[in-house]
Amino acid sequence: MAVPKKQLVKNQEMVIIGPEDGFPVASAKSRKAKNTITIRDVAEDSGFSATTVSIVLNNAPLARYIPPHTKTRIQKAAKKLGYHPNIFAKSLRSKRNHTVGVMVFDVTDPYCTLIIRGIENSLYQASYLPMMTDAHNDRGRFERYLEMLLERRVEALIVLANWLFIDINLLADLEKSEIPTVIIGRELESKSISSVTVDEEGGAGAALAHLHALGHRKIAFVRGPKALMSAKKRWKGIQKFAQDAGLDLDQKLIVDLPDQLNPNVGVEDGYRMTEELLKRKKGFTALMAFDDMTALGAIRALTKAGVKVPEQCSVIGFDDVMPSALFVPSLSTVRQPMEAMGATAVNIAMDGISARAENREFGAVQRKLPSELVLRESTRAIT
Amino acid sequence: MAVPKKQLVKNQEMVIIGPEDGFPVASAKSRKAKNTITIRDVAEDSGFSATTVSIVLNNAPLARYIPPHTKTRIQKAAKKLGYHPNIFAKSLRSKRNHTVGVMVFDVTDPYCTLIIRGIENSLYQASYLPMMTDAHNDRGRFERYLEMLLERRVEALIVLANWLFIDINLLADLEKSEIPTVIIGRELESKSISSVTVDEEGGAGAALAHLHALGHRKIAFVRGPKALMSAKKRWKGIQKFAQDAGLDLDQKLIVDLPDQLNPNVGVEDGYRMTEELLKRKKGFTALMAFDDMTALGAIRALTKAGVKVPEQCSVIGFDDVMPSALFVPSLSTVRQPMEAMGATAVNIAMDGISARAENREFGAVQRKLPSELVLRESTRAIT
DNA sequence: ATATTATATAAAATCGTTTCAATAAACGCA
DNA sequence: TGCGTTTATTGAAACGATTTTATATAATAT
Repeated sequence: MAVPKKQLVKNQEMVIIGPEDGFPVASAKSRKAKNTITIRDVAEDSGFSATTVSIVLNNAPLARYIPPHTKTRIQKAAKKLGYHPNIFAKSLRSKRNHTVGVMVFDVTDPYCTLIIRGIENSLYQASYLPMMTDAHNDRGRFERYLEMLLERRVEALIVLANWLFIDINLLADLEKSEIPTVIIGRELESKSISSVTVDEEGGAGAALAHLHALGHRKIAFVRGPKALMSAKKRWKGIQKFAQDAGLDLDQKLIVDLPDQLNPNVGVEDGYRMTEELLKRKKGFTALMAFDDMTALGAIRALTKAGVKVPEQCSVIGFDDVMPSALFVPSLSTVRQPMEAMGATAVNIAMDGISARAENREFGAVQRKLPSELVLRESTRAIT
Repeated sequence: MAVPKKQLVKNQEMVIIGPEDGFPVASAKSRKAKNTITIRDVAEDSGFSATTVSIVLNNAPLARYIPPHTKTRIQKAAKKLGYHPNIFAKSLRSKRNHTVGVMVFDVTDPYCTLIIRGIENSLYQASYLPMMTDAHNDRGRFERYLEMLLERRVEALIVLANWLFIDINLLADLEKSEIPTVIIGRELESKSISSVTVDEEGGAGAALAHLHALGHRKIAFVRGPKALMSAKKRWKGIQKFAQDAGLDLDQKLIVDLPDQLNPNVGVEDGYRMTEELLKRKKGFTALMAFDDMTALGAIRALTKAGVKVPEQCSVIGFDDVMPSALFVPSLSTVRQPMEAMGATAVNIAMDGISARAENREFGAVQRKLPSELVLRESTRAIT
């Protein structure tokens, strides 16, 4: 955890590298024509067998019988020669490579960034490394990448299902792969694939409740693309709250984002749909957008139309994507605990890995994390 | 290559293994206690030797002597059994794993996103996969990751030096690793490490020229942290243009961002430094920020102080980071060709890899890409 | 008819580890 | 003294491919 934050390096400076004598680093080169140092080189140099070297260096169970004296001799030799075990050989025996595949549907979607960090961070703690792939929202690419990852025998798979309309075949491909698999952002029914999602229904409900509490009654909605699971979930949460609170949802104030793939035109779409909304001349004092990008587009459209946000119209988004806090006005939104989601996914994956290593059965787990309402400048009590 | 796509397994169910008759699919399971299918299984099944199988499946030179009949037999068998060559065994011989290490100093920095995409995309074209690491701007973490990547024998290293103050030791570590290494975003003098940079001097000059052309003469500057190479470069470009154009750079209108590591407080810092600037009561009609995040902070501060952007003060940034186009007003800036930078880095790395595969010498190359002025709403002619 | 070459396949060596099974010395103790 | 452990170490097998070398037949050339 705690990491050195100081060391404000003086940097640049770049001295010309001089004689640089001394230091045990040198001798690493003097092997006979071969440049790679194997365990046998260490064995020879230390005067013990390869077996013993292996045992010592891996601190295997048998190491308990090896006297400290021998151990240090071997370690010294290894260090002197700059020995690094060949990981291919190692993996060949152990069938493990401490690598997991991370499949993203679109890295440029800001939604991914923090999740990726969450994944990376947890993986790091476990001394695992991610192989990251980006499907560019393209099926074929996704499948090709899946194949590549399986070929490489990654120990687990984490799929970041932002946005893409995952269809059944994709799932089948995933299920066929017999390694622990976790999907982030997409709830599913599979018995063999785990999932980490956020409580979108609750989050959307809370957002609406917030607007309601601020006194808003005429509320417009820019819903997500119909084909998107998230859109359904969020809308359900909205309906539920509306019903409970006796709030009327005016059909005239509801528009849908079109079904298309590119998340980065989210802003454009939000802008257009909001214009559409304004065109209907049905007044509203608050607007709830499918996500932050849409909300941003909405704010633009409103501003352009002379409607001040938040003075004349509150706007709330969903996700709490990185730039949301930076906009003017900063965006009220529903935060998805992205880093936590990444971390959770990794935990599940790791459990799967160790289960399989110990030949235990490991059932898929579906975990749903709570979302969090983040109140900023874009929402305000009705005047 | 081509792998069986059908066999939509009914899975789960996990029947106690009984007679298990019928279907050709079955036999894959009935190996003697072992679940993985090796080349020898394919050999046995097809009635040829492992050697022949290997030759056929890899389409090795010798494959030219093997009759089509045999080939198809083997391919059929491989497909039937769902054979995937064990990549560890493969790499163990060939010493290649089609993997490159990508080291980022901070993924949450929006500057990275498109570069990462550029890297990923080019890598994909070459059938390589990236192992992505994120140093969190921490030295120790960087070094640990470097070690992990080298252990895994990545074939090349691409370092995305966004922001971090790379010091001499870090470079030494990198140089010691004897694999092709490319740094993005940091020019350097090394004879063994390649680099891809953008023409920051020219870009900064062009930005200032733009403001100048709009009629601005009293221009404020929020310079980057002194320790940062980019800051120096950009300032140099500014000085050069100022000199050429006979523009006076008022010391009172120049402030520096503090030397610290976190790029995400860029906005905060920009805000604070701009406040400082305003406090000096020396009027200015345009402000040039070190980067987009700083510019955004500046806009906030100006707006807060009642100075309208761009009506009363133009603001220009640097980088063209993803959200910059989305802000209100959208930000004029100097675009770094990020995807191209990533692609270029990969190309260099690939050249290095093939050079080394063929035992050729490969000198480091330093490539500088042109930047591009992007004019949006935040700059405007003086009234 | 015989030497040569092209075709077709296989046995064995190799890559660098880890692990199993074996051996040998030292130790405890009846 | 002898016998079973414990301690200390090792040779050889295994991991799953590729590559080198070898072998056998068929086709062609001389």
